Order: sequence, then C-alpha cells, then structure tokens
Amino acid sequence: MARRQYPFHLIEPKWQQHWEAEQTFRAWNPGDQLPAAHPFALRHSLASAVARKESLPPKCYILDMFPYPSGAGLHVGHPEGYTATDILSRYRRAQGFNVLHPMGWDSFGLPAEQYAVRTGQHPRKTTEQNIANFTRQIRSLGFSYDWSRELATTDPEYFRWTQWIFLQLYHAWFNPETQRAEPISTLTYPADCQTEAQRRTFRDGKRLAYVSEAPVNWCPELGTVLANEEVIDGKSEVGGFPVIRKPMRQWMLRITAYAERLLADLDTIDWTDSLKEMQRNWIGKSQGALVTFAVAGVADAAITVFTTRPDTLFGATYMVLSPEHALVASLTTPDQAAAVREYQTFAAGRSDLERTELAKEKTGVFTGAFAINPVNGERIPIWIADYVLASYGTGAIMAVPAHDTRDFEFAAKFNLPVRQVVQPPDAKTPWQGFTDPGTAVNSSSAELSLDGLPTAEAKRAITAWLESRNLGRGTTNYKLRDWLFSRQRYWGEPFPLIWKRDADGTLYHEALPESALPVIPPPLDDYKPTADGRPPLARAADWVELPDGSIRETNTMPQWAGSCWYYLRYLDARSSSGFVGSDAESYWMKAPEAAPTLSASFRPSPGVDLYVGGTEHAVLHLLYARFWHKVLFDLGHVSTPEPFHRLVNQGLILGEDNQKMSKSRGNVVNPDDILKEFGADAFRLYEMFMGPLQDVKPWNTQGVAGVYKFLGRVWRLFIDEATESEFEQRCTVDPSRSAEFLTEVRLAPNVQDIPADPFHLKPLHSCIKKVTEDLEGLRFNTAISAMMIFVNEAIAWDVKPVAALKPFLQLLAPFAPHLAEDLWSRLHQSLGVSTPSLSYEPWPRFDPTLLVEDTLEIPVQVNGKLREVIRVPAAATNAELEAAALKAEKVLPFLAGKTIKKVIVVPRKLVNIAAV
RNA sequence: GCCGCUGUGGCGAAAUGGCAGACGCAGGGGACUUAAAAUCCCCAGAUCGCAAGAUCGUGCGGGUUCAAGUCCCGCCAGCGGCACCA
Repeated sequence: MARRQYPFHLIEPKWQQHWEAEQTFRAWNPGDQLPAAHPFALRHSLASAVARKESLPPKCYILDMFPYPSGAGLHVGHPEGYTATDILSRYRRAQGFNVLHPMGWDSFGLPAEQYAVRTGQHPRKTTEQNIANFTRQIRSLGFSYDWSRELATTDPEYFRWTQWIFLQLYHAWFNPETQRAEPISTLTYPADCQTEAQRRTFRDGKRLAYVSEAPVNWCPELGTVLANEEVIDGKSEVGGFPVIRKPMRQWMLRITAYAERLLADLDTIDWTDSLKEMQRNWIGKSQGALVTFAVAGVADAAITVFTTRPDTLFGATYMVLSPEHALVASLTTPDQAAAVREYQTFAAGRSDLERTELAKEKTGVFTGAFAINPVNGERIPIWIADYVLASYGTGAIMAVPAHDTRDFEFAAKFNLPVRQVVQPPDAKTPWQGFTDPGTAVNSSSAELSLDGLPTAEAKRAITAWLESRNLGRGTTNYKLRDWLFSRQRYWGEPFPLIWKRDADGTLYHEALPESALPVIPPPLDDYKPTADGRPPLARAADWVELPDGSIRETNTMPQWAGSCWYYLRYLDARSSSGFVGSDAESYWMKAPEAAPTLSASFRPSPGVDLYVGGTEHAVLHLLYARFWHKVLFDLGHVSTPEPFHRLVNQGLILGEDNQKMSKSRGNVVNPDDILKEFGADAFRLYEMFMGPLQDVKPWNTQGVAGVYKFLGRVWRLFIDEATESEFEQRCTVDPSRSAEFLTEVRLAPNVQDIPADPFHLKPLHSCIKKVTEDLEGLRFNTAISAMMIFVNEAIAWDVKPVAALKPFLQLLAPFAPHLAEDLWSRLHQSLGVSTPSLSYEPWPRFDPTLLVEDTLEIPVQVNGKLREVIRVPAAATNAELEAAALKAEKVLPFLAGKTIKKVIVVPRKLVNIAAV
C-alpha cells in the first residue's frame, strides 16, 4: 500500500455523518415544512416556511438507474454513472435548483428466488441482506442522495402501487379513434354482443391487460416463461438455459397499441441517436400493403398477405404460409396432407435456436393448393415454410423470388419460377435477387400497367388500384409484439386478480378491489414450481382458494414491473393516499413555466432532467417504462407524455486486461478495495477522469493513484507541513486518537486573508470557466484536468490568498466533496468566521475581464506548416499581425526565393503565408 | 446481411476547420535522503542530427481548403444492437 496522501480515512466518514445528521441533501416537496436552519431554506429564504410550488426554486430531477442488489455487491461500473449524476446534482444545487436525486432498489429478481429454492431461505431475507450491503457500499461513496425517499420494489408499500397501476391497465382500453387509453367504461359494444357473457368476452379482448393462449417461450430450467426480449439465440438471457415454444395461458400488456406514439415521441426527447435508433428498430415500423389472394377451387377461402413491396405483385410466383397458419389444414389437398402434417410437426419441434442457426437452408412443403394472383389471375402454388413467421404481419407472404433474398433462396432450392419485375437503375446490376428500388417492368395487365414507373410510384399506383377493387389496402406494420407480462415465479408482484366460473361453467377473471391491495405472496416451504408446471404460488392452497369459491391468479409480474414507475414514486415516496401526490408530481415533472435564470445554459425540462444508466436497458426497461408512463398520462395520472427527457448511457468499464470484467477472467475490481486504499474522493475522481462518460474504457488502478496524488496536492496546497507531520507521528503512536489529533493540523502560514490580484485570479477564473462549461457538457474528465492545472500553478504561489482558494474548493466540491468540505471548514475556522454550507453556497461565476490577455502568442505558418510563434499585443490589427509575421526571424528563410501569393490572418489566432 | 458507434504516443486521453498529443499513468534524468519510499524540479510522438534544426506523423486511399484528427467520397478494422420481420 502506498503512503497515505492525506487522512481521507478520517475526513470521509466525518462528513458523511455530518450530511446525514443535517439532512443536507433532503429534497423538499410542495407542502413540506422547512426547518429553520437547513441550508437550503436559508439559501432560498424559506426558513420555517411551508414550501409552496411558487416559492420553491425551479426543480431539477437527476436520476440513476436503480440497481438490482445482487449478492456479489457493488461493481465498479455502478459508481460510474452514480458519480456523474452526483457531481451534476451538487452543481445544480449550488446553482440554486431544488434537486431531486434519489436512490432505491430493484429488488425482485431471480437470484434470491433460486437461492430460496436451494436453501429454503425466504427471498425477502436474502434481499434484505443484499440491500444492506449495497447501502453500505453506496453510502461510503458520499453520494448526495435524499435517502428519505429510498424505496425497494419488494416493499409491500411499494408494490401495492405497482399492482394498482396494473389495475389501471386492466381497467382501460386503447381507443383507436382518439389514439389514447380510456377507461373500459367508454367502450361501445357491437350489436351482436347481446348477453353479459358476450359483452364480457368482447371487453376482456380490449383491455390493455389481457389473457392470451398463444405459444410462449417456456424455460424448463427456470420454470417460467420469458418475454421475447429475454430470449437470446434460443436461450434464456438469465443463465443461458434452453427455451422451447409451448402454448400457455398468459397475461399480456397491449404495448403494440402504443407503437406509433412510442416511435413518434422519440423525436421529442433528448437521447442519443444510437439509443433512439435501437428503439426504432425494436418497434420496427414498416409501410406496405395488405393484398388478398383468392384460393383456386375454394370459393370462400382467401389469403391475405402483408408486403412492403406491392409494386412487385406481378412477380409473385408462389405463396408461403407459416406452418401455424389457420388456413393450412383446410387448403391442403389430400395427397399432400401427410407431408404437410409431417412438416408442421417438424417446424413445431424446432427451437428458435435451430430456426435461426439453420436459417441458411430453407425448408418447406407444397400444400397442393393454388392461389389466384389478383393482378393477372395467374395460378400460383401455395407452400408452407418456417421462414415465414406466424407472428409477423398476417403469417403469410406472396413470394417474389426475383426481388427478395429469402424467396430467391427458397425458389432456388425448390425449383420455383423467378420472374423479373424490377429493373435495377444500373444496367450492369443483375436483376436476380435485386431488392433495392428500381423501375417496374413486366408488370402489365389489361387493366393496369406499372411498367416504367420508379418503385415508389409503382407502390402508390398498385396500392390505389388494389384499394379501388377492394383487393387490398395500404397499411403499416410493426415488429413490436405485445408484452408477455406473467411469470411462473414466487419472488414477484402477485396479480391483483381472481378467477371465477359463470353459470355456464366458463372461467373468467375479475380484478380485486383497490382495498385488497397490496396482495402479498404467501410464505411457502418450497419455492419450486409444482411438478405439473404450475407456478410456486399454486402450492399455497389456502391462499389461492377464496371462501366464495373463486381462486387467485398464481402468476407473478416480471421484474420490469417495479422499474416501470419507480421514478414516479420517488417524487412522493411515502404517500399512502396514491402512487404519487399530484402536487409533487406536477412540481417535479412539469417544466417550470418561467424559470428564473439560474443558469445560462440549462433550463429544467418536462420529466426527469437527466437519467443515467447502462445500454443494457436500451430497449426493455426504457420502452416498457415509456409505455406505462403514456398509459398513466392518458388516464390523467401524470402530466407529461414522456418520463425521461434526457438520457445518457455510461460506457462500460473493462478490466485492466481490456476484457469485460467477469469472475471467470479474474479481472473484477472490487470498489471496497479501492476505497480502502485511496478513499471515496479519489475513487470518484478516477472514475470521472478515465475518459468521457459515454465511452467504454479499461480500469487502471495506477490511474487511481494519479488522481489520489492530485488530491494530496490539494491537501498540501492548504495544509501546514509541520503540524501535518506532527499529526502523522502522533497517529503512529496512538491511532485510536487520530480524529482528535487531526483537529490540531493547521493551515499553511502562506494561506492568507489578503486581497487577491490578477496574478492569482486569472488562473482561478479560467478554471471556473472551464469547469462550469465542462459540467454542462458532462465532460468531467476535462473539468478535472482544468482543476489539476490550477493546483499545479497555485501550489507554487508564495502567498495564497483565501479569496482565490475558496472558489476553487467550490469547484472541487462536486467531484471530491469530502476533501472540499474539510478544507472549506478549516479555512473558515482559521478566519474565525462561521462556515456556510458548501453544498448550498452559490456557484462561482467567472469574470471575463480577468481572462483578457494583453499580449498573444500567434503561430505563423508558411504554406500551412508552423515556422514560428510570435508574441504581439492583443490589440494588434490584422495589418500589424501580417507585418510582424512577414519579418519573423525563422519565417524568412522559408520565404526566400518565393513569391508571396496570399497572407491569411485569423484575428487573435494565426497567420498563414501562402508562397510559391 | 442491415443499423449505429469508435479508430490519435508505450497506456487512459485532449483539441469552436487554425500551434496535434492539454491533463494524467507508465518511463528516463536530477534534487532531498546514509538509503529507500514519499515529495519537488526537468525530459519525454517517430526518424535523422553533437546541436541548431529538418522530415514524417491522428486506421487506409482519394478529395475540398491558404489550412483537415475535425468537412466530403470510397475502403479496412474493432465494439454494440438487430437479424428469415416479407
């Protein structure tokens, strides 16, 4: 272990305790009674007052993605984002904003449940232990969270409201006319819904939360179904276990209804392009047409296909249905029936993995039936093949092998005809397999000709023709599927639902009343799913069966449920009368109408002002949360259409070997070890100094030593060497009295309360300027280097004016808050004045007049190459600059024998002489 | 295959179209020390040169410009996402 640069081991716990005791970082809501002595109240003249929306300063909501408290403890990746948001929170507080900066626990999750299955220990117990460990680790980093708002998704007082929000979804439907969710009571029933049972079936089919019997991703190893998003290459995202398709009764959320709004509203928020692009890809909007084909010889059978290339309709030489398509059985001719059935069995048995891995080789069989191409009356064969997915579009396609890669491969394998209908723009490009836009050819009938039309126009023409004949219509399709929302697990939110039978014996579901919330999972002896595949909750017979004969839903919600709305609970975390109070919601989520100009370059936005987390949540969490938020918005429970206005992904931190950190590689860095040796301030500073927040970057413990040395220099900038070394000697003798000895350490004698002159103020103010600008741009690494430059300069001063050092401590405070607080309080003590709270001291402003130079160093180039740097008065005119450059000593030899063609003078910057 | 991001010293990185490599790590030299650690000062892209200095240099090839790491066109490599989505 290296020599301790400064007594961080005493300083850091001291200030952490101070902040906790003083509730320094408590964020105040409208309606809160502010204490008389709280520094926020003093700064904003609200001491002893009841805060009102109008009297509170403008809000700023800075949020971290809350962690899953795993047994492994904190990872160095967690504090990266947390430090960035903490720095920004402290900065905004100093600017005068009312900052909401909370932390909590995404504590439902599989590991605690798997541990319970193995040991029988209740997951709540494991979860509590892990939360305690995470709390200790996160607190030791000195983040300025408002811990009074801490929440855990596993807390019944939290998931009561998760269940309540589920009920809002259950009791709502999406009205396509208004494009919004509305209470289910606004639903109008079709005329053929006569009986209550019919109306119920219709209603249940419209709810945003509904039951589906569709095939799902069943993971036998985990004993649960998984959402499509949780299956990677046919294996579970968690654990990498095989996943098979299996039809089961499941709860679904109708996220597809929101596809268009989820897509369109991306344009209203400030996320990176790459992240928006990932969401756009996931939503997968495509424009095209539905086209209906009659089936030859079967009067009332028709097959509708979705295509993005209706312009190629004349090139359709066969059709393909997915093996699961509803019409397959009725179309298939007797002599093909055996082959078709065999193929259906084959396809059903193929896992997703096999379907994708073996994608190169197309498979399929002929049904024996033919369809009629509506444009030219041609008979084309109908095949089934598993390269057509049942779940996308209509589950059926028209195959245009000439202009679709997959159809081309299939046609080649099964010897089906290939007919050109698009001419590539470049005559040399072969038309076979050409899928880009071109010009329509061979596309004429008696009634219609597309020939000669560019692809885009051909699409319009054919779509109009199809619509006029009632054979098809233009439409939009999305890849996004409804969200499979139930899991066969114990450690999740139970659904607030029960099942009943009506007079006919038909099973139906019903919501529990709000008064029944929270529905708490019953204790079990065994947490495994039952032998027949029912969820663990089914084991608790006396919980499942209610006195009136109805039975409880035994599925639980997925882990995403709790994280879909936690950012709203923070606004009013202890509310017992609603998921969030409306005053709190509108204060923190609405953009202030006329914010006083606290900052030239920042104004609070609607929703969360800054949300920082990893890219792993780019589609799942962020899409789900946006969806819930929009539903809550439609139903009038929140005031903005989007939850997270600005979102930044922190980059992954790799191990010292440049590989992803993992136990098996043995390159995991444990924050506890770093903290012990270098302290929290050095750890925070290093994580920010490594490079840009968004970049992937490797860990290097020697780099921590570097910023640690910088903090040591800051300490020595202020501290008297003699009393410091005496302190160290006394600590060696009696370490138990270290804290007491520390109070005897004095400021350096050359730290003096005298006026600062430009010699001191110039470097200070250029540092203020750089740090302030870099904070706004989240460029923490360059802000730190600006502070290093200042310290390198200031440490050489013979006399160190307090007036030049105090603002520096304010700049340092967001980054290294413990050290800054300690030196700040020493400085004030030595002046014999009371110490104002560093956290609420107004952020320093730089004075541009101090940064004005009286002479400038101007590079002189000849033909773009640097030849000399000349020193000129700052006021020099262009003509003077040019003259000085032309007679500069080292420039002359490069001009000798040449003709000067042109001299470019960039005022205050550079002179370039073009000479030949 | 498609989409997105990134390529700069030994390493992490910096640079509104205007002095490439700030700041830091590792390295070298010196001061202090009996010695080491720590601290302080100095050097430090590559090549050639005793030096002054010169030439080359931001993944590769072109282009625009008085001037390109930065803008444009075409490649290559790495990372991330999607992937039979019709």
